[in-house]
Amino acid sequence: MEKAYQPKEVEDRLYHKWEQDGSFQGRPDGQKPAYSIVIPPPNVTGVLTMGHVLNNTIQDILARRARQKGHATLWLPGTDHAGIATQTKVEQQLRKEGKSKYDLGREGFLEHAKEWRDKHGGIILKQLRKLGCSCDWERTVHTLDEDYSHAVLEAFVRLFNNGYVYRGKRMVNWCPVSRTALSDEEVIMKPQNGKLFKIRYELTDAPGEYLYVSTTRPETIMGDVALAIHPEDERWPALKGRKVRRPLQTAEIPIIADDAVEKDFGTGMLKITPAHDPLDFEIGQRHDLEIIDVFNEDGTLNELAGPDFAGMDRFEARKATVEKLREQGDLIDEEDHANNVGFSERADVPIEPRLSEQWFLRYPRVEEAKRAVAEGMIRYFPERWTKTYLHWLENIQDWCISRQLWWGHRIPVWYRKGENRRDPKNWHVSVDGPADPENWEQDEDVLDTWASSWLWPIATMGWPNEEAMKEQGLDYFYPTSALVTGPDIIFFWVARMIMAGLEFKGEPVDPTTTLSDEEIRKRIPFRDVYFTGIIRDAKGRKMSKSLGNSPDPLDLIEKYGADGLRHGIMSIAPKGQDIRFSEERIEQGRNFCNKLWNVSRFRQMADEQTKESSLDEIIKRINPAQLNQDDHAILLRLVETLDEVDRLYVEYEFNSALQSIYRFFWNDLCDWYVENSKSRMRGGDGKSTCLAVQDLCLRQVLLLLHPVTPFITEELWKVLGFSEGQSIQWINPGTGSELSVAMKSAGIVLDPAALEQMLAVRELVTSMRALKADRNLANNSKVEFSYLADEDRAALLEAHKTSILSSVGAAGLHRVLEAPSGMPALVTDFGSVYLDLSSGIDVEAEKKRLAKEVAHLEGLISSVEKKLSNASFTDKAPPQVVEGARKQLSGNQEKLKETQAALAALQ
RNA sequence: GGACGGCUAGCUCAGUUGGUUAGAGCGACUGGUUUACACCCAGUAGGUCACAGGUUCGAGUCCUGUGCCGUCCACCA
Repeated sequence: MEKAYQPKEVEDRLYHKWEQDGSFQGRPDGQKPAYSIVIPPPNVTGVLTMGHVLNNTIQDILARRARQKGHATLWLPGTDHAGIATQTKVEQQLRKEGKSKYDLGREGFLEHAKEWRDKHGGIILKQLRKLGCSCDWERTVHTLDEDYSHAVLEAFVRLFNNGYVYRGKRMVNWCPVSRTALSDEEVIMKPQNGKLFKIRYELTDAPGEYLYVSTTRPETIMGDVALAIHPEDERWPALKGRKVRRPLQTAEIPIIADDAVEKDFGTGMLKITPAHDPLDFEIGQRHDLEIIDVFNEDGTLNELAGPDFAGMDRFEARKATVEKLREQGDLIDEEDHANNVGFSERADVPIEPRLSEQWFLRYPRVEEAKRAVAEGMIRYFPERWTKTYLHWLENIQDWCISRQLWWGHRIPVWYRKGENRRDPKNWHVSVDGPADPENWEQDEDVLDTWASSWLWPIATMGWPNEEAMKEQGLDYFYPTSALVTGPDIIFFWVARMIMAGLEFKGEPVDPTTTLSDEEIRKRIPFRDVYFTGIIRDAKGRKMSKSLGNSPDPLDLIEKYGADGLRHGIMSIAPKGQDIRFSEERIEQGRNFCNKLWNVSRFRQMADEQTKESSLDEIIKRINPAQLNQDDHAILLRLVETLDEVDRLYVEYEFNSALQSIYRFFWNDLCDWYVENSKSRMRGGDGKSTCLAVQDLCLRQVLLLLHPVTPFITEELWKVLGFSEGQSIQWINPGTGSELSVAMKSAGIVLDPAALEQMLAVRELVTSMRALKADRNLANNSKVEFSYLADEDRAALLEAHKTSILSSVGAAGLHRVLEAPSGMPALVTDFGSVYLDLSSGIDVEAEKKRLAKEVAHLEGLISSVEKKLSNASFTDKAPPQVVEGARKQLSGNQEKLKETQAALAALQ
């Protein structure tokens, strides 16, 4: 074995072997319970980020743990076509070549985009393999695959037939760069520092009299069709019905009253531009106002804006209109103004509210989706996200699902050529299209990407094809066991998947039918949802490409190994809390692997051969008669740890589980048990039992760790001879109680007192080491100690003497019956220990130290005494608490006595 | 404007239903290669648990309020 663990070779070799053995294959197996996870499909052309590392490590842990526990496990991978993101990239690249998508035409562009995807796509799936992800790669799905696309269209058609889908001219969020509509969820509100312009509008029946309006968007004035006031605003009693002159593209427009106007904002008067503001649009509807759209789809102004501004970009036009108004004397004032502006998530430019003809979806199964989560049929971890989820569902708005893009699932609606598209009589809606295609033309738009990925849990398993569903085990694996994702897509994806599952899984149901709880349980796409935190950099900023603060996970794997990275990231990922990334933690992950490697190496070096041995055989090698207190203690801790980790995994408390394993493995096993075993291994009867105990502990640690660090545990599993030809992937770590039963039947009954005794001995050893260290004595300098203790404790101490001497680095430990004079001392639960120094010590320093200790103990004692003399405490507190206080008091009183004695001995 | 989360050692965080003397890792400092590991071992220092009230025999933990940081939601031009 190498001196240090070398992950690279091991990882490549084992991953290859696992794949070859078909270890990751997820197939229905009637003999086993099912466990399934569908991956949140990353963008097909994306690369691995730290967020993916966290997310997928968790999924891998769940999948691997399920395999160990004997489930037929499916972790289904795949990618998303990422409509806008991908199309934007492809267009950018075309632009570099001096071309546009229109040069290629729709067919040509799609061809080109596919080539581009195939060339740059799928990198992330390779990277996931490097991370060790145990996905069933044979089942990889892409949202533009033929079968998947079919499912997407089928869903659309069904929703249409049930009246959930409608077409309408409505206000949408328009991205002038991508030139498409967006859903509300794709709009990011950002605070902006803009200007508020005060503009005057002249009353046409009273020349020279003006009304004043504040606006942030003077470039839309040409689209004004009215001025509005609040009906109860007493400042303007007689304005309604009169008219004003629009200062740009001059025209007469009416003054109306509408209670949507805020009296207290600005001048209390609002200009109404129905084409360019959602609120204005609503008011316009109420008052039957004209709609004048002065913008083109790319955000430039059109001819309706007038010759002065037509063709200008909207931001340029803002400046130009202000200038013009200033010239005309209509600009009264401008002041700084902070407001929120919606930005396009992808293109990062302000969106335009725009009136356009789009397809909308009224969400199906909203009430059932609420119930599913509110009543715990789907459980959220951490639970608090249920509130966010329910709040969104309670205020849910219809979903604009059409996108003016080419890259995606084309909407399966055809219009009769030459006829009015608005009239549903001229529509054909089906998956396969009309029988006489020559008379029809298909809708040009595609569906929102999320309107395909919301089907992910069912469409990746064959839906809606009966045969495929059977073959792929939809009914076997569905509902999936857990979903692991970020809370940032709770609306985009999680909520929508729940509604899609409720609507589509199982027999179709009428829109007016409400699903029963039983039916909901069958239809929900997952039982548990684990929301990860967001990975931030050391300064707490979100990791992003533009900031360049995100390390490349592949570099980290290169440096620390995949296991090191996985261990590191999991150890800092508390449930649902954001995560401060620090490379040091990854380093610790690597160090942990190295420690595991080295203690195994140490075990290998013991002359006793490790042969292939099962759990039963290891237990058989333990001779109950040879077990000492250390053996009892470590085995008790092992049993405890097995149970604790089992519970923590169930509760998705990964970092706590790791911490628990760490404590057992590093502090108890390596630092204490293995160190102590060194003296036993020099000879004596206990050696083979001691090695067997080591084997048992190591074996269980490997099993517990395997989901987190799959590579090194598989490697050591074989090296240490636990495998018997079988991969660690299929071995159940079992619980502590199960292990206890197995040991009991081999005659091993653990002494529950051993743990406490071990801790007491450790405390004594620590004190002895501290006595040495305080005087700068080297660890290995052989010094003499004396101790003062009662009969019981002395007996225990004598029993552990050999290991104490070797742990401390001492030559002797002698019992004395009274405090020896002139020696530095420490008082422990075990009694007092004195360091025998032939040379003189710094008596004053010792006195000071002991006096400080006396004062500390006196403080403790008086506070407990006070508590105990308080009748309401002794009456009301539970007996074990009172008993604990008494015990503490007597313990401390004894310690105080001994410390005082040690102090006196120095005088 | 509303909702949620965070505030515990220099740093990053544990602390389960209130209950002995609030913990870990890193960093700092001191010392160390005895049959694994310097990616290691031993030891030391370091905390008014954000603040103010309240409930209780007892509060880091429960309640009320305040402050700061963060996230999400919301049509104030």
